[in-house]
Amino acid sequence: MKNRYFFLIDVNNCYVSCERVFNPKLSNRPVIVLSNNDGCVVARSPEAKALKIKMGVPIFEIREIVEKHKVVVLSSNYAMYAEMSRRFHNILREITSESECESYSIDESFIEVTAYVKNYNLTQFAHFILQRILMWLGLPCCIGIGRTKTESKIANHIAKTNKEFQGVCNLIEMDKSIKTQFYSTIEVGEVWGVGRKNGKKLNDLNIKTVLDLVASNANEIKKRFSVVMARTVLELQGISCIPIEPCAPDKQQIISSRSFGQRVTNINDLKEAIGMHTQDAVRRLRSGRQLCSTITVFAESSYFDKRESYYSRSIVFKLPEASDCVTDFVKLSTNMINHVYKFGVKFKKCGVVLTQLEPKNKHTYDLLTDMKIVEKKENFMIAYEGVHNKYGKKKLALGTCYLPNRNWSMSRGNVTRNPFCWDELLRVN
DNA sequence: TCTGGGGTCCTAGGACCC
DNA sequence: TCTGGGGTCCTAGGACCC
Repeated sequence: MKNRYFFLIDVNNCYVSCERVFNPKLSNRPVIVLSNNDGCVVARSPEAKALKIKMGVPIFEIREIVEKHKVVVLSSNYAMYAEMSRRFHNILREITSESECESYSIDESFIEVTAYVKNYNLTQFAHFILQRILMWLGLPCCIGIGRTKTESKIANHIAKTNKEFQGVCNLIEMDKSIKTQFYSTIEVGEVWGVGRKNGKKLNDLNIKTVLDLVASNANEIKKRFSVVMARTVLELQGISCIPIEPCAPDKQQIISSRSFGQRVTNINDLKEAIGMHTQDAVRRLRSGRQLCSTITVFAESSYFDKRESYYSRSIVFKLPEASDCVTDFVKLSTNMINHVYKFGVKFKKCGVVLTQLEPKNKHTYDLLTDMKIVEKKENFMIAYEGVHNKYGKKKLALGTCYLPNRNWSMSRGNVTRNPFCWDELLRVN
């Protein structure tokens, strides 16, 4: 089997590094960036990490540290980070090629460098990339080099946590005894794809370090965990199972949700928020040239508030045929929220989820506009007329609705249990 | 008092059909 | 009405990632 080689390149402390590009005074100082509504810490400079500020902690828990050490606290600026990210990925694609490059996240990219091995020294090549990103964009990065994506992730972790590597760790050329040394000190939970829960479960099986995991049997792991974990083991053993995906695959769901700065109790405020989320979600749907046929609307109270009981409801609506019409979705979702709302609940968060997405076909019509209920029996069967299929032909379609308490369902035209106020939900015209 | 947002994949189990 | 297996579709929930 042909050997394959991968880079994982990522921006160090991405959001803080982006902020530092535009405000050099932030250099060499402890800096943190907060999530929406300035709730949690989502990025930390090395100086802030040294103060033991953990990822994801709520800001109010670290007030003392912030004041004592004069930590610079910034609200997040996602528009700016997204633009920096775009440039970061563009530079990488210019240096290599479209087909070898996978933009994995806002600050990470996998590159398959198998074709470069003949003519390049991979470590030198990696240093060249780091220098270019730093010079052209001002962002400091690290690169891990391995035979698989998972191995390059581990290599990147080593590069980040050991300064002597100067940003590049090449596990392929590393002396075996040194590699063993590193692997024996890295906890299994650090491995890409393992996570906290499974890390603990592995510990119970006496698999505590990366070294233990590499030595484990993939088949055994598959039995006890899943195919995902088995793949991770194989990848660590140098067998590449996860390919580079140069083109981002079509989305399977689109979520737009946000916490409220203050609790919301009024239905109209909730409607306004849901309307905004729906517009945002459908805009993203259209930009991906997709259609959606199922929309979920949800709202909940604060999970952390011990004084009130936690309230969370959602409602799903299946459209007779996929659509990307903003106004129809907004009408639908602001109607649906009526059934999620409960008087007296202090809502903390709400949002919409679009699922059952499909690529947009130019022959598909906007459907909801001429939808009409043609049948509404006591047994709750319902149909719509005026619905066109993608070839432009008229057909009769069935609508489906589920209520969150699950005492209502309809499938293939058979409706069971509990009546429900259709007029309220379906008043889309 | 104050606790992010947006994704993916896998599995188990129920409903339903033949 | 009972018996039963195989298959599909759907959903909820849990794990993971950034």
